[in-house]
Amino acid sequence: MIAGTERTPLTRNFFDRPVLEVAPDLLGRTLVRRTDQGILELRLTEVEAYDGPNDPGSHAFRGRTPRNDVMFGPPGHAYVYFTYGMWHCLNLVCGPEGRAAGVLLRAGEIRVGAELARKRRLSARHDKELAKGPARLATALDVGRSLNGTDACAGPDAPLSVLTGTPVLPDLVRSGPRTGVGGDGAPHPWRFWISDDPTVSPYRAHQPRKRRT
DNA sequence: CCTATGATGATCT
DNA sequence: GATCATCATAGGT
Repeated sequence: MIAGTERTPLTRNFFDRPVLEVAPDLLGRTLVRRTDQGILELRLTEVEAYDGPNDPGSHAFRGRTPRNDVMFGPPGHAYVYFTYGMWHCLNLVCGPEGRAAGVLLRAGEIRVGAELARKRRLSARHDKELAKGPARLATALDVGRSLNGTDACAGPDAPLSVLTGTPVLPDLVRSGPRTGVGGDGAPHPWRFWISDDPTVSPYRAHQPRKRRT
């Protein structure tokens, strides 16, 4: 790596690769979130890959809709969706454009701005839980639908970016089935995390919901 | 530590 | 009407 580039945002060509290459390459890197309140930085420890219309687990599996439109656009943009009536989740679109692949950012360690994150995550009993799970990560970083479509490669002042930093050593990357994904998408070992990291979320298998009256 | 369950609403069929 | 890339809480071990 060229000296002095560690805090340079990743550029679009980083994301314009197959999602299964990009996802593990994000582990250990720093996600930067700039808000009116201040700056937060998070070291990514857990991600999941979703491979567009080829992937039964992907929101894009049944084609382009208003919700998943951003996934079909250029790589390096944020895809933020609202789920379970309460939560947001943050993804980064991967290439090539039109494939609708993306990486769900599932967990990380807050390294800068923990005081801001604690205010948004009042139920967290330890700092390790501030961003332990995709909706917790989005809440801690104040990521909502207003950031859907944001370009995360827009430069050092963008509301979202990922620094080049140094990815975690490949020996420390683990992979396994994706959390909460069932059906034909379940077997893919497309969840990636850093071995033994205390901020990684617990695995939960897909549970078919019971009928409600 | 663990498992079970309710909350809450956008999205798609 | 069913599903959902989830979380907080309650209560058992």
